[in-house]
Amino acid sequence: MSIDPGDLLHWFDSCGRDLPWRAPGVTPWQILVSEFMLQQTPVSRVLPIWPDWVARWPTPSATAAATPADVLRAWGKLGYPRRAKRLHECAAVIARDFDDVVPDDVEALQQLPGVGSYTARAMAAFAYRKRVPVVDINVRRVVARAVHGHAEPAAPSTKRDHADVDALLAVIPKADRAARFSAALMELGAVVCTARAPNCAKCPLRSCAWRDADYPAGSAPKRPAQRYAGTDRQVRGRLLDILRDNDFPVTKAQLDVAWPADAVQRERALASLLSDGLVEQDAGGRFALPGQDRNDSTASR
DNA sequence: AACCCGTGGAA
DNA sequence: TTTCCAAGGGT
Repeated sequence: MSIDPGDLLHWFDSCGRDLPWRAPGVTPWQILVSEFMLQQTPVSRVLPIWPDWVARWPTPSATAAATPADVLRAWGKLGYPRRAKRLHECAAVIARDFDDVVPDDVEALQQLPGVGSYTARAMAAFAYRKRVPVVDINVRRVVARAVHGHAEPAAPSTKRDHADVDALLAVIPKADRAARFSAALMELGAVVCTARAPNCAKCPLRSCAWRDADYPAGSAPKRPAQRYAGTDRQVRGRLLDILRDNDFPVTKAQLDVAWPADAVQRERALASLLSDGLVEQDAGGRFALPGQDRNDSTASR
């Protein structure tokens, strides 16, 4: 079972979302910023942040010139602040080693901080119109259903996943059209062939192995979902909340109120933030986001 | 391979 | 209320 490129591309032309990072004139760097923000994060939460971000820091060198503190504050509560740190590091590498131009080669892209297999391929396809498989959870789900007839994707296998999508791209004559097909495949998984309640009535595909098999349910006994409440991740979030809100270094006591009940966990979370380079400690023992001003002229001495 | 890393909306 | 899920990456 395969997917007719015409079915999908026609649908994408008429029904694809007008996301701002898809607009004409958006640079590869600005697209890369969107890809960092979209890692494990819904489009709806990136939409309010991305335009301001790329207006403020339109190039890798402009981004690299900012402090980590500035970047972490602009990132706000987008989640996984390590992504913001890596985006900043990525900007510095591109400015220093690539003449301020995002590379167009998958291998080079994947060497960049915070850029893995998905993001490297997304850049090659979406920014540089290359014929490369772009495999995210949406693509894996659409392929699992339309091609293999399964409700849910099997465990990720880079080799097999890429081979599946390569087969779909191979029948498309032009590379730039194949790249657009890659975007359309993701879009279908994001808005029609969704995880929870797929809207098959709106599906543009005329062939679907899952439909032909009468929509068999997934048989996947998943492991229990990761909790959030009470985890180190929540504690880290609380600590960073305080640091983002303070323009000058704070005392240990000011941080302690973030998680008063469990000092051991609190110390562990703070140590991990320091280790990740998301927090730094000055000579006086106070804590701050990295690179921010240390002198508070309003402080008593 | 399995686990860690944020956050918030929807069911 | 709890659970699931969202354009992943690093170790």
